[in-house]
Amino acid sequence: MKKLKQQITNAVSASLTSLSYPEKEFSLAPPKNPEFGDLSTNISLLLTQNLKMPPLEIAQSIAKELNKELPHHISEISVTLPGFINFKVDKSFYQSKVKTILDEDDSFGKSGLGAGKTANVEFVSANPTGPLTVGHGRNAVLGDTVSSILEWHGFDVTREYYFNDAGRQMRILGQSVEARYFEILGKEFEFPDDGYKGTYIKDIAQTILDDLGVDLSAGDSSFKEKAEISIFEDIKKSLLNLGVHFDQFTNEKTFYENGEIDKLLSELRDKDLIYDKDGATWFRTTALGKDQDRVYIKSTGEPTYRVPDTAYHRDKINRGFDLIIDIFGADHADAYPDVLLALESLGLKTDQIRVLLYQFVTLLRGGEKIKMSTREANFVTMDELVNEVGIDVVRYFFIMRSMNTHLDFDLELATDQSDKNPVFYLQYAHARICNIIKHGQESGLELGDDFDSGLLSHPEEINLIQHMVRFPEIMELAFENLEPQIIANTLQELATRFHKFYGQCHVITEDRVLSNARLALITSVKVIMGNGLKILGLTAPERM
RNA sequence: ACCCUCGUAGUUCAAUGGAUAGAACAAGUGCCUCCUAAGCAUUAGAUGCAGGUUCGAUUCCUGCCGAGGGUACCA
Repeated sequence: MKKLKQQITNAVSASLTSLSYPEKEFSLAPPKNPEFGDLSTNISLLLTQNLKMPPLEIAQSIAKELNKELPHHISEISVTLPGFINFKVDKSFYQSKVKTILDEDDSFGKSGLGAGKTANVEFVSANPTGPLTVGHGRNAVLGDTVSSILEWHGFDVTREYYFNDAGRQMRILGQSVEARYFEILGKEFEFPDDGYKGTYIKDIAQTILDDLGVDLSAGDSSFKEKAEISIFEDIKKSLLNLGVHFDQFTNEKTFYENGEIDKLLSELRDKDLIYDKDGATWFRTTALGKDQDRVYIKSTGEPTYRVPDTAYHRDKINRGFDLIIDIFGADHADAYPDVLLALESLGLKTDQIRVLLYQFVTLLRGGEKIKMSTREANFVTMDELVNEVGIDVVRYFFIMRSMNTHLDFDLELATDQSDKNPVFYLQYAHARICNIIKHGQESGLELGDDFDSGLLSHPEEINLIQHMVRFPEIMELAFENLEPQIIANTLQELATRFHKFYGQCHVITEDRVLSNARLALITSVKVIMGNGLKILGLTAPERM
């Protein structure tokens, strides 16, 4: 399809030249209404200003020129109001594509854009202060799917989880566990004001009691350490439950221990980008075009998150990745530009870094907003959700929405409607195909190498193939935009066209030659649907 | 107050600056002697408000209204 479009583009350009019209970038895309043809260009609408002519007239002159020698696979050129030039692609072009898809199989639509390249995707990166919640779910599913998209295009991807077990949050976590420990023992305890109130804290305290006995004293480091280990195990388990695995966990502590943070600070100081004021150390962001300076080291001596974050990103750059992706929640929108600024001021190139911001999920229960807070223990865990509605429903729910939409997640609706989740629509198409193939086998029909694709001329058959040939371009688009949702949309459309085909055309019939051709067709649909579902981390069931 | 993101059908969401704004759920109506009715067909229903750019705006720009996030020596 890409080649065909290139040919048409060239042909249009050539006719512009012979008509002495100016060169201009123009679009060539399938029109919304298929009656107009398979591809349309807006070139004449764009030229109307330069030429001071009505667009329709321009279109007609170009079409006349193109008609002198029709581009390959083009059977008809028409002009419609207000001045689109439409191309009708020959059926045989589409018919021949079934074989292409079957031949390329798992590779159909792979661009190779990332061949020989490496990518790092950092996501989730939640500190181990509590269970993985629905809030983290969007991050996890997005990051995992973006990683899969990169892998599809040939990248060698490292899925990475960055965490910090040394900061304030973790200190309070330890204090919370300690308080519960003494509470269980009936001793005096003081629960921190901003402590973690979840019941999992009590569970951890109980475990510590069981394992280490009753003699721990206040301030024992076991409280925090045990809590961290236990919670991290839970998080990892929840991630696996969601179908997400990580290749690497990186601890913020590393950059204190290996001296990278000191190095970073002294380099910035040498460039006069750091100064001391009010007992704190400041990063001179105003010198780099921002409207206020930022604290780098608090008066307590503790660096703010920006410092290790910058060291961490320098580390990722030094590891030589061709592409570095961060999946952040909207609350980071203001923070990451400072990290990039610091890196750039150190002379590092940051073009390969792409930050994907996703908007928060608003949790609702029966229309009522739930304010999520790990500390206040107002959260719904991913495990609860996955156990209730299943991994495919959860993943698809997050994938089918654009990451910059503020989405509402009503728990009641989610569970009530989980059996109506559109993910089943895709999976059902896949299962239906598998069933037809099985049915064919039972009646002695097996897809061979030679089938007559010329028999695939029913409108629904052509309609189906017309959509399939766009798959490679759509996968490229998903890569450029790093939006999994694009894939969800295209599979949705593929399933629709398949179901319509199914309603109109019987595959296994008395007519063996036709059956064979249709078997080839649906197998090619299965290839694309299967690949698409796999990229999205969804199962492709053989029966439902 | 300022910055970022968003505002589309009753609800949850789609729509490379293009032609008649698409789905799903909810509401109404049809279709299983036929490869799975988790499907198909069909009715009704929407671009927050006001301007601007453009041949053409849901999309780009300005203002207003509304939601979420940020403007922390929290991450």
